[in-house]
Amino acid sequence: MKRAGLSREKILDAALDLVDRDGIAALSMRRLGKELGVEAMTLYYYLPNKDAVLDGLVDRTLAGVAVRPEGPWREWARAFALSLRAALLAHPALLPLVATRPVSTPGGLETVERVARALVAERFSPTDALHVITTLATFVIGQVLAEAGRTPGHDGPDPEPQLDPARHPVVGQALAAGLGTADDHEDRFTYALDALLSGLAPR
Amino acid sequence: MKRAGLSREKILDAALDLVDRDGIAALSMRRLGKELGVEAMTLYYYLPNKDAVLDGLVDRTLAGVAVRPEGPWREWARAFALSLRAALLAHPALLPLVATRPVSTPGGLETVERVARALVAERFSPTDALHVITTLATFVIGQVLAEAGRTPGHDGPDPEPQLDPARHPVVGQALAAGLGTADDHEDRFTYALDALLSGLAPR
DNA sequence: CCTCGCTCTCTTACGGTGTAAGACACTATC
DNA sequence: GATAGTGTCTTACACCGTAAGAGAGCGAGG
Repeated sequence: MKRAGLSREKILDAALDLVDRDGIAALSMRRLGKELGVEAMTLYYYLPNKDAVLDGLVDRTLAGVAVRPEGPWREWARAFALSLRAALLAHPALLPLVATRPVSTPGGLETVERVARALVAERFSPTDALHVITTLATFVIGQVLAEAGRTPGHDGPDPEPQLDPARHPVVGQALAAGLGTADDHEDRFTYALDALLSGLAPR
Repeated sequence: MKRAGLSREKILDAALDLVDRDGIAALSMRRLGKELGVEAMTLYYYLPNKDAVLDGLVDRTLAGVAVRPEGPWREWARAFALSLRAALLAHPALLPLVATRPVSTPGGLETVERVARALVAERFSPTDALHVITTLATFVIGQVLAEAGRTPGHDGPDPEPQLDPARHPVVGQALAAGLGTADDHEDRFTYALDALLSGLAPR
């Protein structure tokens, strides 16, 4: 019974590997333990429960988002949104988690706080700042969810399995035209992002 | 062994009740069966598997969204977004499902197709129309997710459990100021929605 | 009336899940 | 070498989704 030299960080590393490789559904405590050469219950010495693993993964993702509030706020907010998008696209299997769990972990809160501070410096009220962040973040998450769900390398089955072109001609036509390359996605993303940003302002 | 007089619809009714009452996590086939006075396996006569139950719930939600494409497109698109928001708020427990599952069920597709057709009539290309719909839908879902997660009547624990006001002053200040009434939420929603809509146009 | 066949429901079973409780082994310190 | 953590494993429980098949109930045809 040699010691495995585990740590919270190593466990999260392995969890992220596992999720990237086989998807979220494959992440179970037993499977994660096996990945680390350890029984499932051992993990509970480092983490209180499975939710803590998931929170840890989300937190890492959010903590890695760049926040550089210099210059006109719309410009760095745009960069922030792009950075968030990149962070999410790096581990698309985590998207359902990020989309669903409210931000309450240290890394996520830290990122939020930094953006909020900078927005308040731009004459947003704290409440409005939070709302702008929520709007931006959910916008980005939604876009990436849609993009990652319809991009090559997707887990599930074809995007629209039971699509009858007679009944849904426009949708069928759009899908038949293809959904575009990664560049197309980024292009559409920035287009909609700018649309949104240009309409937001301190009130 | 009396017959229970079940049907797909009745099962989905009960599932929706259950989810509204006890949250998504409480929805299991056994529990749903018990709710209907029936063993779990009986449900498999009407639905192929649990995913079909979830899809059915999402489909109902999406099918009930009003699409009335008359007048200037930004106006009816705005109404569509508001209708979607209302449909989502009616069953907030379904949000994680709606946010996560790609639209592939008949009711959802029907709604998408109707909006897409109307947008194409406004000189959007089919691809762009789909993108506008995606953008609108994910925007609404994201907003409602944020709103429902921070509104009284929420399942989980307090929104920001481990918030240290010294470390996160702005976030703390905003939360201390309160998140507002339902009207405040709708106000912020329409504000951001208009910001987004005013920036979108056929290209 | 019976009986056939279809529709519906239940029973049993399998392999998976998260995790509580506690026993045990290893290791660093005295 | 004995002791006291620290780390790991074993066992167990209650749950999950669902495959396979047995069996009940019921309407139709004889």
